[in-house]
Amino acid sequence: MNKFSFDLAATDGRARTGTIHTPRGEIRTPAFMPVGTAATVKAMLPGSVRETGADILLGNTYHLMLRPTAERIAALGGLHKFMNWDRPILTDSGGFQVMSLSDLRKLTEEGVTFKSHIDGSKHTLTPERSMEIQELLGSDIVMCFDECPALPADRDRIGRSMELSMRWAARSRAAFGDRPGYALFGIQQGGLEEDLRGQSAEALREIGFEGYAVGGLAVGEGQEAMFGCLDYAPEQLPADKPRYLMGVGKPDDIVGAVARGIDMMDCVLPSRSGRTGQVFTRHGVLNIKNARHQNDPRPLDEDCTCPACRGYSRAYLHHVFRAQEMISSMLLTWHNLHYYQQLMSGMREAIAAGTFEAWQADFHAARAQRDIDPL
RNA sequence: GCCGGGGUAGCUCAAUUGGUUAGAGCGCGUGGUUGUGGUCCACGAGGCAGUUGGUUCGAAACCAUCCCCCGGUA
Repeated sequence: MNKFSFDLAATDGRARTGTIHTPRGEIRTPAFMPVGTAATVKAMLPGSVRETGADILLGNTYHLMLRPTAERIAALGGLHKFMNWDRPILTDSGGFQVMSLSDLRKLTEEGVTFKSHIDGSKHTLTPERSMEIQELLGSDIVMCFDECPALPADRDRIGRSMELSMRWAARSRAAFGDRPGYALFGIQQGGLEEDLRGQSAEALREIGFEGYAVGGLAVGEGQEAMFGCLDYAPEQLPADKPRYLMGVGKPDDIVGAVARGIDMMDCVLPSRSGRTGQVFTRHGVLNIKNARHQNDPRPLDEDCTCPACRGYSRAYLHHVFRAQEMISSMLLTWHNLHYYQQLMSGMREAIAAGTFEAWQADFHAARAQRDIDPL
């Protein structure tokens, strides 16, 4: 099969499970996509990321554009070969950096000019240039160039921003064209305003994309407000195409999003937290920095089968974290990614079996049962 | 032994030259981190000022004393 397609296998309530087919392999949904911004999932070998169960990784247009540059990656055979990952890659367009690096850029109708955080040099990203870079990288799923505004923001600002993103979506589509086997995803904006989200969805459907993202969430609004938005936003998007919630989230955010009809998610949390000592387990968050772990011989999670839990005590993981040894980032990142992928496969099975509601009850019950306290 | 410099938070050091409740960075303790600027941010604990005595309304600061550290020198 040499094309990009999405097969919906089952639904349970609003939750869905299925498969995205790409020439580079299948993506089982709901999918969690680890973030590999700079052509690496930090502290992990690609084979290890695959072992946790990941079907697809993220890369980033802005960061790779600055270093080592898209042209260099293309000359070296593309991003897959460059980073030794032969499965699908989704690249963010740089739209998120319009927000996260907001004091280093200037925004106009044409696009965004960034002042490099590395050497101060100027780089302009337009919808057209973002498409060009993502094609040079060889990205399987290309994201439209958008503006992701921080929340809270007033309705006027959100509306103007959304309209700009929709004009950029049309330009992105025109620049990308139609490339069999590759996908371009549109990104819905509109903040927490239902009607603006609806207008945005309408604009995207008119343009037509291989998948649709809910953008502009998890940017400061809180879980309750985000869920409120997800109660309508996914259903404003086409049901027969993948729905991608960008940048989310914590485990309970992910479960809530899947319950509301989301098929794909990405988040830096499991990998970044792996480097900052925050550990995700069935029973909630455990902070390996805490002094109370220094004599604890137990693994992070008795039932986890990841290398960190099979071979090492909390006391050891505490020690190597405090000593800033590299193995700390490696083991904790591995554990977190493994936990996230277990979460996803659990949800996929439950949705397929029609038992997702009971699965969610178990999920929340395990978190309420906090047996992560010291011995 | 003599000459010089120095002893302030666990560590490295400040303090407009005698004036309210002695500060910072790191470390320590605890949160936070959602399309990754290998981070960053927030809050907290921690001091009988080497010793003893003196001068003064008032001393980390001035004087004396002893103890310790560093450099030089015999």
